Order: sequence, then structure tokens, then C-alpha cells
Amino acid sequence: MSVDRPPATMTEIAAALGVSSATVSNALSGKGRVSAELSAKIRQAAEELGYVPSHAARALRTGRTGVIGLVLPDISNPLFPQIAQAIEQAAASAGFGVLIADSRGEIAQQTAAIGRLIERGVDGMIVVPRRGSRIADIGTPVAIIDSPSTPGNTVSSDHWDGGVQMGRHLASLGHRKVLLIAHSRESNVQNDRIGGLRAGLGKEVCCETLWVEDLEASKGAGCALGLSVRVADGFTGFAAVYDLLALRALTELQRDGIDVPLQASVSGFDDLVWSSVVMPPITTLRQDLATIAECAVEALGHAIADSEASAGDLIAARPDCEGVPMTLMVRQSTGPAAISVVSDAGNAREDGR
Amino acid sequence: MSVDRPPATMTEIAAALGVSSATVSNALSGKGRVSAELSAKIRQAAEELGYVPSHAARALRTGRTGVIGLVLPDISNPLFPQIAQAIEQAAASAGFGVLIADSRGEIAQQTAAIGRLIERGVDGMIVVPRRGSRIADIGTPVAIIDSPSTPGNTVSSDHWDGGVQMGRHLASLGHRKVLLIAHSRESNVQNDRIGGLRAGLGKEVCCETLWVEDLEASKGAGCALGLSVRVADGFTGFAAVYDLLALRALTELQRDGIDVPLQASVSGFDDLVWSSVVMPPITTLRQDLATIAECAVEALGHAIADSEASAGDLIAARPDCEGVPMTLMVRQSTGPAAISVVSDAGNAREDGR
DNA sequence: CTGAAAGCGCTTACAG
DNA sequence: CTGAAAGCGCTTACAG
Repeated sequence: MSVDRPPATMTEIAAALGVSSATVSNALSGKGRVSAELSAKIRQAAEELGYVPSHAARALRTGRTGVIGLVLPDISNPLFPQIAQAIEQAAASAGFGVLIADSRGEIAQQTAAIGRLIERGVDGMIVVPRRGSRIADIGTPVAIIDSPSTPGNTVSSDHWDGGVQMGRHLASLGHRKVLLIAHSRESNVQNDRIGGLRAGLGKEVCCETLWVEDLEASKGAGCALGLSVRVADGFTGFAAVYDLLALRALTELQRDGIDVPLQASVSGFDDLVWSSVVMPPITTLRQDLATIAECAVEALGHAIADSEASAGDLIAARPDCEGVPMTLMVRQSTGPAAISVVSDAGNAREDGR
Repeated sequence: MSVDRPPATMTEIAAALGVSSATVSNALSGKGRVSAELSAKIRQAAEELGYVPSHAARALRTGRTGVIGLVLPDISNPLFPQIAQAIEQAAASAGFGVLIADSRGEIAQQTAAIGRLIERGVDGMIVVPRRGSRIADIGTPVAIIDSPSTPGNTVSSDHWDGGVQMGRHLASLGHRKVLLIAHSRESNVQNDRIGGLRAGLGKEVCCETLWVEDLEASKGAGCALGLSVRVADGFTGFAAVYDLLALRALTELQRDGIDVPLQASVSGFDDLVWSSVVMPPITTLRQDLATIAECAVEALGHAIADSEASAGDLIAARPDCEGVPMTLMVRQSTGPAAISVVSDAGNAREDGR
């Protein structure tokens, strides 16, 4: 029905019914003020005539566009598809459109991208900050998705607790020497996960953190992690702070002829698509991105509604949004710790740490 | 400068300069019609007063929003971040904003998502269609990124030629028995790649295609590909049709104790982030997404400009956009073919084909 | 409960 | 080359 006809306007509905456009507006926006009967009649006419609201006119009149910006400063982040999907979903239910802004990871581009969003009149924006970066106060409501330890954070997974879950899992499997693999010391998320892992592993377990950025600084990107030496040193658990690192660890171990999980367990974070596709599938933690997205959008919605005047503030989150739980996905890459035959000599050491 | 002051409007500039807003509009839009001096003065005033154009007003007046939609029906597609980034970049340079629409891969949701975009008044949209799906004629210009063999396709990589490149690479390495690994027979992209691979490998090379969807139909998702049996059968090359499949192949081979590339070579398509991070890094083909995005945005831009009236058509592409070349990234996962010791008995066969 | 009127900020014929 | 005027479609006080 009414597929081809050009979309009707309120004015046309008003004319067709012999009422004023103000009344049509009131009826359609459901703000009361119109008798039930007239209201019904107007709705029906709108339906029949194929009324499509003009967002442009609404925006011009109200000063609100009904669009929010999504800023992913580090788009190479492989979690991006899921995040974008979750945000889009949540935003759509809340009646918002989502304008994307990318910045190729560079700070200047990030600023430019944010500027473009503002110029387009977004009502607010959701930012997943580049690790270590702070969001300057722009004159628009902003919700931030990061780690609970980030100041000004609005929503996030409970990365620490995720670490605890994984740490306990590994400890319960009997691992007593675990290598934590992280990339960047600046990342709040990574630090939270590391902290949680150590806590979950407990005092019994000897663990050490390998910061890949250090390795890369001395040996260049894409260098080997030197994991087989660690196995020889008695490490049986390798807990990476995100799946890509876990994948790197897994394939390096396998290439060196080490059986996972028989000789070494490997775990990650985030449950990216490949985690379950790899052989063996990787034990990891899944973020509840749907909830995260809902919280972010909801918080933003409130901020937009509230701060007509006092715009530009970071947003206070609902308490239950500050640490959304992660779910442990136990898969074949983790198993009981091998009997640890500790070789006494570190003779084969080949990596810098 | 002028950071805090609320953005000025054309009317304010006009008032400040004692000219009409029409003249300000003409000067700022650079459509001539205004003397050079006055124009310069207006530009300067705009700068000083912190003029920010109102997209809403412009949209209301012109009927164009300056926003295009990006529809990724299969957002789980791990290429999404790169595509989104490239499109956003190209769109920004062309003065468009990008509204995202996701549909969780379901056709109903896809329709809904497209509807939302239309209701928001996008001037056109770029669609990466779900494999096998056709885009119905909506009343809006649409550019499609798929394979050149898709009817109505606008832009795409030359997947066939990519296959040829990879096929030649493998053949030149001495591989004479190659397993092609694809997922879905419905996918034009995958079919193109397979066709190219066969052509590039040439008549000398014996090759067979493993359709993973068949395997999954009988054994369930996530089942083993049964690759080690193939190695025993004399296969030395495993050419997957996208990186995720290559990763699956690589890890399965490694888990079964087969050395890559010494005993078997593995290759993929798309150069996703993990391809170079895995051990050994995977030989693959990189798409020139920047060019693809530019072509798509350009084509869409023309269509939007042209078809004020005749909207709703699919777009005729620039000829050089129909097969954007891919770049072969040779990495460690492919190497000279092992001396093929063909075991005569298929005794260990464990997979269905 | 309903309507007349103004106005959001811009662009576009049309005069001058 | 410049300006006055109308209008894009809506919402919002304000009257009635």
C-alpha cells in the first residue's frame, strides 16, 4: 500500500481532513491535547496517505537531529563490527540514527572526524577511545565505552572480573606457571584484565606478564613471542589479553610443534569470530555488547534530554552499567596442566625479557 | 578562536555586514553572482563569527541531506571495519556523512534497516549485499559492492584476477595437487575467486573444491575440515577463498602436526588483520578498499546529482571500477611444494566428500 | 480540545 | 551584482 506515491506531509493530511497542521502534529506526536476520535482519524489518514515524517524539518524546528555519532578512533579494532552492530541496534530502538566517524587511529583525524559529526548536528556521541587517549570536552553529550578505571567512563564490561574468571579457570585446571600476554601498558582495559587474571590465578600461581610492545620495540612488529622457550621453562598456561594475541600465541606454539592444549593452554578475551573457528577453538570471554550498547545509548539519551542547556558534560552511568559481566567460553584450547617438567637451564632463551 | 560562542547563522552574518542573507548564501556557496570583494568580506565575517552551516535547514530547503547509508547485511563480515573506514573516508571527502545500517544477516531486518535509512532521508546508499541476495528497487540511488558477475554491481575487486594471481603463485611454487576451500556456492565473490584460482593454477594442476557448507550440513558447524587426510593424499596446496577459512585450515593442519609451509602451503583472500599476525603469516590478496570506496561514493554522487527525478536506479559504474585489482601479499604460509609422496590408499579418510 | 501564526536557517527564482 | 520574498515541513507557545 502507498508504495509509489510520494510521501505525504502533515500539511497534506491536515488539508485532507480539514483540520490544522498543528492538530495533526499533536495527534501524531501523541502528546495528548487532541480528542481520541480526531486523533484516531488522523492516524488513519496518515497511514493511508503514506505519511513519512521529515527529519530535516523536525531537526530545523527542534534543534535536534535524532542522530548520534559513533567514534571508533581505532577502527582496526576487530571488535568494531560487533560494537557497531550493537550500537546501531540499540540506537534504532531508541529512535536514533548512527553516523560513523573513523580516524585511522590518528589523533588529528579523530578531532576532524568528531568535528564533522558536530557539524552534522549530532545530538551526542558514543566514543570508544583510543587506548590512553582522553576525550576533550566538546560541546556535546558524550558517552564513553572503555574500562571502569577510565576517568569519565560511562559504560564498560567488567574486564577485571573477566580476568578473575579466566584466572580461576586456569588455576582450577592445575596451571601453576602462567604467562600473561598483553600488548600495551597504556591501555586501561588491558591493565584491568591483567589485574583480574593475577587475582584470579591466586598466590599459588607463578605468573609473569609479557608486554608485546616491549618486544616489538626491540625486535620489530610481527616478531616471534618466544613462547616455546617459555614452555621449556615450565609455563603451561598462556593467557592473552585479547583474542588476536591469543591467536598469535596459539599458532606460534603449534608451529613449534607444541600441542595445545596437551602441552600448553591458551586463552583470550572478546570471543571474536575466529576464536571458535581455529583449531583448537580458543577459550575466551565474551562481552555483553548488547547491554553495553543499550547502556551507552540510554545514558546518552538522558544526557541529551537533560542537558539542553548544560551540554558538553560526560555522563554519569547507571551503576549496573559500570561493570557489565563477561561470560567465560570454555573451549578446547585450555585443558589440564601438563606435568611440568621444568628444565633447569634457560639455555635456549632467545627473547629479550 | 570562536570556540564557545554559539555558531553564527547566515542571517547574523548578513546583519553584521548589512547585506542580505541571499547574498551571504551566494557568496558562501561560491556560485559566483557576488562581487569578489563582497564575497571575500563575507567569507571573512563567516570565519570570524564562527559560522557553521545548518545541515537541517539546507536539507529542508533542498531536499537533500548530504548523508548516505551504508548497509552491511552481513555485519559479521570481518572485512567490515576496513570497508566502513574506507567508505567513511571517501564519503567525508565528497561531503557526505555516513549513516550505518545493520541487519544481523536476516532479510527482514535488512529491509527494516534500509527503511530506517530512507526515512532519515539519505540521499542514497551503498550496499554490500548478503551473499546471494538481490537488492530490491527502493526509491533511492544505490551503489552495490559485490562481484563483477553480480547483475547491477557497481564496484568491486577483480576477484577472478585475484584468484588467477594466487593460482599462478601456487603453481610456480611447484604445487600440483591443490585443494580449493570455499564456503558457499551461492556467493558470487567466492565463485569468482574459485574460477580464477582454477584458471591460474592451469591444466597441469589437479585441483578439487571443498565446499564447507556441504561439510557443515552433514557434520555441523565448526567441524574439522579433514585436511591431514588430504595431505596424506598428496595435496600440498590449500587455497582458501577468504582468510577466515585459511586460518581454519592453517590451525587444523598445525594441530595435526603438519608443518606449514614445509609440508603444505596455505593461502587466503582479503588480508585481514590476523593474516599477518599468525605464525606463519598467511599469503593472501589485499583488496584496494580505498579505491572501491571512492568509486562507490563517486558513482553514488553522480546518481544523486543526475537522477533528481529518475531516482531509484542502480548505478552504472565507471568501467575501471568494475574490476579493481587486488594485490598479492606473499608471506610465509606458502612455499615450495613438498616432494609429494602420494600414499596409494585413502584408508585414513574421515571426511564426507 | 482546536487553530492561526510565527519561525527554525537556508536556497532559489525573480526583480531591480 | 544585490535584495526582497517565498517556502521547505515541522513544532510550539498562545489564543480561542
